[in-house]
Amino acid sequence: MADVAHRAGVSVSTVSRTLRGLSTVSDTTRARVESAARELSFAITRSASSLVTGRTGRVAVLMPNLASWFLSSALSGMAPALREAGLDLLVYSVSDVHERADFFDRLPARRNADALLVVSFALTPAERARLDDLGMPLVFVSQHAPGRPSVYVDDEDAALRGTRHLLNLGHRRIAFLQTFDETGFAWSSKNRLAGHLRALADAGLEHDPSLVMSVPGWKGSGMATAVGRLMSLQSPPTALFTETDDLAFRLLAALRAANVSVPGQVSVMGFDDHVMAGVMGLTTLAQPAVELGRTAIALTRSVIDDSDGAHERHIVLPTELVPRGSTGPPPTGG
Amino acid sequence: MADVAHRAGVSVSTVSRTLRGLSTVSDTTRARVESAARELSFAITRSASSLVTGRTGRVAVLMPNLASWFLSSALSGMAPALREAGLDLLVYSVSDVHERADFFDRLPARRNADALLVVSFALTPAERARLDDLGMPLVFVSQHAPGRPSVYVDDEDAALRGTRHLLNLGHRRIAFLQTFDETGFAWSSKNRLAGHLRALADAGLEHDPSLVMSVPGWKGSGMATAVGRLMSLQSPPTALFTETDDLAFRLLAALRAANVSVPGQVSVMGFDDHVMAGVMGLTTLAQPAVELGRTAIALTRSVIDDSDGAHERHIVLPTELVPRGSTGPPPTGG
DNA sequence: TTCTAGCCTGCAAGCGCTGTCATCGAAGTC
DNA sequence: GACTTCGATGACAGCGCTTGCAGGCTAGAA
Repeated sequence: MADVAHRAGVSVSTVSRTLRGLSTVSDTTRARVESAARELSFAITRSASSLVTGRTGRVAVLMPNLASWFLSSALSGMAPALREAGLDLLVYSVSDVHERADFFDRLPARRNADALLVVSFALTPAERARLDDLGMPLVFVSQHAPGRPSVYVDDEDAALRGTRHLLNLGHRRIAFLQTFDETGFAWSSKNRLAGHLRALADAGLEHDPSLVMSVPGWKGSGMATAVGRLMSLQSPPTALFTETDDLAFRLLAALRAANVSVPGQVSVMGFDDHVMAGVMGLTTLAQPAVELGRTAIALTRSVIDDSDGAHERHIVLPTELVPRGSTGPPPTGG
Repeated sequence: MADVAHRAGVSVSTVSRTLRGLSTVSDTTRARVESAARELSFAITRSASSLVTGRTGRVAVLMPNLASWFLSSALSGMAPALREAGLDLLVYSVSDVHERADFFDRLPARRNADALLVVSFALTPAERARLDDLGMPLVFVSQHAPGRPSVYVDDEDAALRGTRHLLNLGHRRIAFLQTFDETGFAWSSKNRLAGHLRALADAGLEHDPSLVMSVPGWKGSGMATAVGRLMSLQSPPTALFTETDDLAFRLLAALRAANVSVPGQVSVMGFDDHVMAGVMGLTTLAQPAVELGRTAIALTRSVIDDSDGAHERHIVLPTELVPRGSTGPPPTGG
């Protein structure tokens, strides 16, 4: 910056004021400074300004992984919104217990970002307390945190509508498949299952625990086993509702392998509206992941700027049932 | 830090030395400082240390988007490696021309990270020159940059082996589908197509341009059109090689819709080994995306530490042909 | 002309760390 | 016992910016 000042024949203060767009700089000086800065390809050292202002110009995001459809879509929504705000994006992906302990122990985000977005992260009470220690604004994304700024969808209501759709098609035996939560990171399945069960209860159907099934991760034949178990029940389901589209894709593959026709013999409904859902013709509940990311950033900005009430604002985004080919009426006589 | 020093009854210098793990601190002092730091939940202000050391403890990643399988997998590989190195991850997703111009104009990464990883980003010469201006180490990921540290797979060789596999199965009419490059961001398709063509040439087959087809993006019926065009050729292909698995998934859907059996009537081969490829039973060329990310970080670390020769090291990771159910011999008499 | 009110601009004091140098005491040497 | 050596610690000067304050300059008012 001193170089720029020298080249423009002004003081560093003036360069600083110019570059930050303060209005107390005359047009001629501004022009000189700007061209000097351009000629020298000057870029400000944020560390130095942060030190003075206490602001980092960075937003940190904490998520349980980076490779899932939902999370990468949410990030995609955040990126342009952040750029527009002139903020940089710092990503903390914390997957295993070890990393997790490390993160909450060292709190690396502290004083290293202006806000922390906690995305789809089921926090323990201790972890939550630790984050409160951070001394930086927290925004919860894809999860509801009482009294805290949050952006999310109403999973329970969405699942309720999904199951209702199946009920309306005439299904009475509806199974619910969820992922087996190995890591303790899952969070939404509870709400989705709750919505499903509520729809059944509303319809006067009794809850049959043998129709709720947990399926282990990607590897292995967990899905085939689950399908086998369901299809060999005394009274097998005519519809299968999965907690996520990912699960539904695997389910569709397993059903195809088992020569069970969809939606002829069973209907399948997912949750997410993953890009592949269209390709696979999967009926699903669309949750606006990109929009969620974008909105989260908007909320974060107002939290940082300390706008009125932003600190406890809750934004609930809508979900949509997207009917495709994987659902239909149950087989007659079924 | 002053607080910690006061509480531990030592000077800030000693706190600094302790927290950085320098060995010139006695065990008793170290213990006192560490517990004081813990009690106060102290976390260092990186801005301040950066200002002194000139190191930010951050690595920036430039990528064309965040939501593709490959890029999010690569990020997944980077995250743990970075954490281990105590580095933070700064993500710049630059998708449209406007963002792109902005990024290269303002060079926000400059002095804001210790290195920049350029991932799958087809740079214009001007952009490349601009990055050279950065004054920070560059590492190219999933692309080869002459004379620069790069980590990538040999797309051409992989595609060559893919096509060779189809040839070995007996196919002679093999089509190649690539995405239509709307944005100018694509880069690998050229190499993959080159490998495909080379395999054909090696087998003494003449190149038939009508078998190379560009398919527009996700929206619309581009894929159905492409399939229609190929299948109505005088002599239609018996095998279809797609530039990416994503494309292959859409292709499989289109073929199913068109009642073309796979691999009975046509074989389909993808490229990537996307998570869904297993589910879909797609034969594909696996590229180790996660490993690519991890390796890129390892290389970045040695570039930052200025290890011998790191600045021009090239690491080529292997690809694997993964045979699954979507490929088989051509229909007899075909 | 002299005075006052603005407008710009420069000066200088930090922001919270790191790293050099000086200091101090204890242990080792002869 | 006097001297050296060395390990452990503290003092202090910045790193590159921002920002309150002071000062110089111009212009309109008296």
